[in-house]
Amino acid sequence: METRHALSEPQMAVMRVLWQKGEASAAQVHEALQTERPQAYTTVSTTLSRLEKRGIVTHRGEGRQYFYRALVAEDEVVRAGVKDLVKRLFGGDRVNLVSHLLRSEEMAPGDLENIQRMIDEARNRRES
Amino acid sequence: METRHALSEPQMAVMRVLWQKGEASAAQVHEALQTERPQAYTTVSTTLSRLEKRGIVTHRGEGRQYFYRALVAEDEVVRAGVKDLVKRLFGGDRVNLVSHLLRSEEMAPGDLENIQRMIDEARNRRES
DNA sequence: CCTGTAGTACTACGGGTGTAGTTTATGTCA
DNA sequence: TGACATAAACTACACCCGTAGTACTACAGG
Repeated sequence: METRHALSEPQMAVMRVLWQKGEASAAQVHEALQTERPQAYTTVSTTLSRLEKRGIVTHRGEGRQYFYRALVAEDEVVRAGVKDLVKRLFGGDRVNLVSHLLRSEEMAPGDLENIQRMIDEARNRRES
Repeated sequence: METRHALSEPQMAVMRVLWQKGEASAAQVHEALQTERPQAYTTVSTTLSRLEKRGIVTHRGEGRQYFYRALVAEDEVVRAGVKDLVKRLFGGDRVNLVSHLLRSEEMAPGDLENIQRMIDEARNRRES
């Protein structure tokens, strides 16, 4: 019943702009992406149309311009993405993912301490 | 220069069989998937061919049968998948992902304790 | 030897994606 | 008012995916 929220990286790039700006024309999105992701204007425009067709964004026409706005919260997309990954790669168990992350070599020194702090906070939250 | 290791769920299902069995014919993979994922035999076969084209699996012909074998380790695929997700959704910072996981409501009671244990182990590993 | 069977290869179709050129409508400035 | 700039819509194309039917090939059993 829920919308499919799995977005590709190019789509995410567009969404990030919308989330950050709140509302933006295709031209503004295009502009904002030029450094990180040089694309033709029409490409951005197409991406926005497709996202709209999927119900992820909507637009409001002001004069001749369209102003796009995200219909789903960033957090929602993130949740959906993580859920999908956990399902695909970790048998649906989030703890397995955490385990993988902790085991990976790519944890910078200090990360463990940060994580420790987060755990303490999570526990506190739970107790209250 | 590295192969694109992002696999969809149907593809992962096939790979899981190969990783588990080490080597398997298309028929065996098909057989193994019937309960969890009813598909036509030819579908499995097509999936295997495509995975082979991408260099993820290879086969060895024995008599008339093909025996497929994974060319990439499960761990490699998992790593690639997580890396991709972290890049797409968490600005490339793994700690952000952990933070998200700890913050999410979907942590069952007891999970925090398990994670705590893993952190302790990770710290011990680091010290040795 | 012939035929059924099993297994792979080939073909296909609908849908999504990345990417972008071309067309059309419209507002603006000289 | 007429040319130009701008923005959206339309069209296009190559590629991947899920899914599966059909065709071909070879082996085994009668």
